[in-house]
Amino acid sequence: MSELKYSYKYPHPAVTADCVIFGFDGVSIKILLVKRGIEPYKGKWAFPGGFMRIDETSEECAKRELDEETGLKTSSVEQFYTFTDVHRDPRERVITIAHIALVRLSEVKGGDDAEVARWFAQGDIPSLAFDHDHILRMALKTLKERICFEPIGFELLPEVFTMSELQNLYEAILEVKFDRRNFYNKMLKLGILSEAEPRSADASRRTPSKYKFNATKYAELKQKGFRLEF
Amino acid sequence: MSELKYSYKYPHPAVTADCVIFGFDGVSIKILLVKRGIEPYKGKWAFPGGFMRIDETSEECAKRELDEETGLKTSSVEQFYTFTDVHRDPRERVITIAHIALVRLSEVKGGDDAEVARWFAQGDIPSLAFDHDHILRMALKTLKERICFEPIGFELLPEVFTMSELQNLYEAILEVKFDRRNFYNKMLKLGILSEAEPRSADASRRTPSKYKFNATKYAELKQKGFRLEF
DNA sequence: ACAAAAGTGTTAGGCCTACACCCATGA
DNA sequence: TCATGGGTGTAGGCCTAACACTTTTGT
Repeated sequence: MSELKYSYKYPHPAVTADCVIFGFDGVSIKILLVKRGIEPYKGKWAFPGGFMRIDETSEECAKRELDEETGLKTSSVEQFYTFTDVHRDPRERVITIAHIALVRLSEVKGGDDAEVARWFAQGDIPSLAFDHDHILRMALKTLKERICFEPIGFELLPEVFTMSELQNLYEAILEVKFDRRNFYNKMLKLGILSEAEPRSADASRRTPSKYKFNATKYAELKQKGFRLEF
Repeated sequence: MSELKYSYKYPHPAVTADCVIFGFDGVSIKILLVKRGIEPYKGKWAFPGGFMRIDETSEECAKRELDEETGLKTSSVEQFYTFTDVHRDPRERVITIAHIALVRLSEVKGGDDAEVARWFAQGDIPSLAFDHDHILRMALKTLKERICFEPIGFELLPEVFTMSELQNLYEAILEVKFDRRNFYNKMLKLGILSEAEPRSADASRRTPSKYKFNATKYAELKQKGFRLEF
C-alpha cells in the first residue's frame, strides 16, 4: 500500500470546499453546476468543489476548484456553512466547507463544455449529488439574508444597470414582488446608487435611466451599520 | 511508527470543534474559557474544544468536548464559522469548526475547578491561545446579528425575568443604550412575552413585573419571518 | 433627604404602503 | 390601437425616538 503515504495517529476526515455560484440573467437566478465524471454519483450534477490541499485555506481551495472545473476565475468566495454529516460521502468521512460566489453573467465567457458545466435557472435544478440539495437550500437562505445587509446584488448585475433590473434581482432572490415606485424611492434614498449618465436630452421617456453602484457612499453607510428593509 | 495507524493517499488536515459559550449574569456577558494543560499554548486560556471523532458531527463533537472539559451539558450548539488558516496550529494542519452555545448561568452548578475552567466578563478576556482572539471577535459579531432575528436572549436569562434584565442583556450584547420606555413598548408589542404572574395587589410600585418567553407566539411569528429592529 | 429603580403616555417626524396617470415604443 | 414598460408624487397609517413625572425603597 505504498500509495497511502500520509499517516496519522488518529483518523482524519477528508475536507473539501464546495462552491455555490450564483448569477443573474436579468430574469432569474442562475446556479452553476458541473456534471460528475467519476463515481460516486457519476453523471449527476453537483457544485464545483474538491479536496482541500494541505497548504491552502478553504477560500483558496474553493477558487482553485472553481477555476479547474469551470474555467471561472472569481475574486471572492465566502464560506457560509460546513456540512459534517457522517455519511454524506459514501467513500470515506468527508466534511465540506460550502462557499458562495456571485458572478456577473455578462462577464462569463461562453462555457467550455456545456456537457460538463452548465447554468441552471433556480426553478429548474435537477436532483444533485451527495447532500448538495441540502447545501443549495442553505445557500439560498444565506443569500436572502445577506442581500438585506449588503448590496451584494451589485456583484450580480453589470456595472451599469436599470432600476428595473435591480428590482428584478431583489424579487428573484427574495421571492416577493415590490411596488415599483416604492422600490425606486427606497433605493434612491439609501444613497448607494449614482446615475451612471445624466439622461441625455434625446432619451425618449421610454428609455430607462442607468445607475451604478456608488462604492464610496456604501463604505460610509457600512461604517454606521445599515440595513435594507424589505 | 506503529502508532500511526491511519493512512491516506493524500494529506488530511485535522479537524476540531471549538465552543464559544456565552452566559449572562444580569450585568455583563460572560464567556467560558478553559486553561490549556498541555502544549502548545500551555497555561493559556482557550475555548473548550477538541478533535472531531470520525463518527460524530461537529455539533456532537462540540457538545462532547464541552462536557468533558467543563462538565457543562448543553442541548444546543450551533456552528458559526470554520477557521482554516494554514498556520493556525503549530503542530499540524488543523481546521476548526467554531460553535456558539448559550447557557443560563443560573443553571450552571459551581465550576469544578476554577483553575481549569472559568467564566470571564466580556471586557476582561485575557489573550487567548491559537487564533481564539479572532474566533471570539467573530462570535461576538455573530451573536449581535442573531439577537436581531431570534429571541436567543431567552436562552441566556432565567425562565422568569424582569424587563430591565432583558434590556440589560440586549444592551450588553449590542453595546448600545436604549430608552427604557421605548424598549418596553417594542418588546411588549412584539407579543413574544407573557407576564409570568399578574402583579400581586401588594406589589409596590418598586417591584418589577416578571415576564417569561411565550414560545407559542414566537413560533407563529417565526413562520411569517420577523425581525427585531434596533 | 436623596439616589436609584420602576411604572406610565404623548408628540412629532419619518418611513412604509398603497395607489393612478401620462408618455413612448413595439407589436 | 393596444399592451407594455417606464417615469413621477401623495396621503394615511404605523412606527420610532425623544422626553418627565411619580412612587417606592434603601442608604
